Amino acid sequence: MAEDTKPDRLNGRENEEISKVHTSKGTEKLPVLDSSLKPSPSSPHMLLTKEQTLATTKVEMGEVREENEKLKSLLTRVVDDYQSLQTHYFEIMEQGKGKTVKDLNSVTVPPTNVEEEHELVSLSLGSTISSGGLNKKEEKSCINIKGNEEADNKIEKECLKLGLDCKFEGPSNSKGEANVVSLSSDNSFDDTKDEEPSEPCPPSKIMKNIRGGEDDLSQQPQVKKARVSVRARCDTPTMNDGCQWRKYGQKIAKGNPCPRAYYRCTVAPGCPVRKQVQRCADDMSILITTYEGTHSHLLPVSATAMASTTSAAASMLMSGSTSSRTISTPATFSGSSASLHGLNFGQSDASISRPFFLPTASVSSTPSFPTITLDLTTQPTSTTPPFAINRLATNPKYPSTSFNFSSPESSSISTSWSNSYLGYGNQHYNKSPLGSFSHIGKQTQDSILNSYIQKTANMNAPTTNPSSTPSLLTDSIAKAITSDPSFQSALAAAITSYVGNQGPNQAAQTRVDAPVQAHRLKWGEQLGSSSSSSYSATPCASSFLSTKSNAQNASTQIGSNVMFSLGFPSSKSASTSPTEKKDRIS
DNA sequence: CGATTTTGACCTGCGC
DNA sequence: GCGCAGGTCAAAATCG
Repeated sequence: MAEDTKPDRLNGRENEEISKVHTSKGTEKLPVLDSSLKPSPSSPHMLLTKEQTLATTKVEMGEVREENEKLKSLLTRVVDDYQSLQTHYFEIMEQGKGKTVKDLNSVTVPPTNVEEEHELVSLSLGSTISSGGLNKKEEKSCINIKGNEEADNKIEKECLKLGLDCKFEGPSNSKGEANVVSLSSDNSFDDTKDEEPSEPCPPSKIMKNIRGGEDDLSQQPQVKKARVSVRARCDTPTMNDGCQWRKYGQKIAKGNPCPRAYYRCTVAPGCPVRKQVQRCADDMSILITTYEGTHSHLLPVSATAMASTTSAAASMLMSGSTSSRTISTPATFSGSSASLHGLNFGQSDASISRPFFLPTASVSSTPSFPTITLDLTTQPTSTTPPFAINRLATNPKYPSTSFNFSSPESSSISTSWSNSYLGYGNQHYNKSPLGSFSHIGKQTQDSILNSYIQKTANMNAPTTNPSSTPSLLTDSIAKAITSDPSFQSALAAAITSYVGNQGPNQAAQTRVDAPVQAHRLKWGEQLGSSSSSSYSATPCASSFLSTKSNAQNASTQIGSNVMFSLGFPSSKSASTSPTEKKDRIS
């Protein structure tokens, strides 16, 4: 019901966006032209009026053309700026290793460019850019991330990643105007089945649309279809991610004796977010939760952490393209005190903001949707060496990306997603596909990212020994991340988004107010502690990543407890008082 | 009594 | 076109 209305809403938004691209003149006058050209046989003066209107029409058309030309040139400029900026960005990333954060910040984001980007480029989870039309081969080239500068450059040129969702029509594109830049604020309403039934490959479709001049929010489907799958050990039927869900179906999926449950977000009536929960056939203790869609409402504070995490992952998936790669990054999630060793799944109460750790890794994929998998299980990494970037044999159309954060040693993950889950859900998400990303201060994001890069620059190569020190783990993660720009941006976005989301109101509710969090964003903090005592201010992910410059010892990665603390406040916080939290944080 | 879960039927997409 | 599998619907059952 509510879902039925989505397409309409999307179309409406689409029209809005298109009208933005065109000048108001053009869009406003076109309808007039249409009406004037309508034959009206009944009128004896038809010929005369028709001539008149045609004359005026010509004039108007000329104006429209002019406008379009202007827009084209403007777009071209913007695209150039963007590309140069991105090139610069990657250069800095490469060179930045060893430089100071300050330097990075100063160089990275020229304010003016940022402004321009802000205006003309939309941020969204679904990001694919075709500058002139990429074919599938080209797409593949985007996917193949070689982890070197060359690859990065290639990526920036061809894919324009970094989570910026832009649809560009290359300047050379002959078809007019509309196809220029899609300022889609797409969101994640799921629905786009109707809109693009035949196009399995989002990027292709986008390109197709661009070329054809049909700016039809092809992004929608991407965002919509993007999924984030979380694998984690959990004894309870579902993991508590801070949202309210209602089960609407259950099905036995082929190849798995365990039924798959379908849940719908009930926090808000029309929320399109859904999740699938299924136990792993191989290991019944592993719960696979797949999230799809973006919340169309404010999320409970307790649900923002997971949201940020998953949105970041999704962002990476989409922006990074469809690259199917495996990033094995050992880490663990530290749980709170008494909470089980594992995730707080199933607890109805999002209690505390626990830092979460990233455990080992495994690869998973989904058949028909671009899926990113966050593997929080304890599977052995033997099959997927840390940082191995592989092209997985996944669905050709929607390669899935797996982030393996599992630690072989950790028998269970101590994470509490309870504080949040698909955090797409803050209101701004409604308007922006990127959800958290959209509202993130770019500078903040960049600075965090830069800091991270900076910090990680010193890290040594990861090692294979699983039992090790936090720093090693961090190194591994850092390396993995540094090798993937899109992930960097996604992660940074997730971190910053959280900070950004902490409006005055929310901040008050959270254990750590935004400003404090921001200040606490210290690199290299809180690593190495797997215990419940390790809490950090929100943006700790960055610290987690950056940590440890002690990487000097890098010899192992797995098993160390690295804090990836999002530090989200819980709405109910049954077990931890705000002060406690603050104390912990501090 | 309202909310949630269960469960069989139905719809849709995809491969053969 | 047919069958399969995934996903959704909605009435009935259950729960709090």
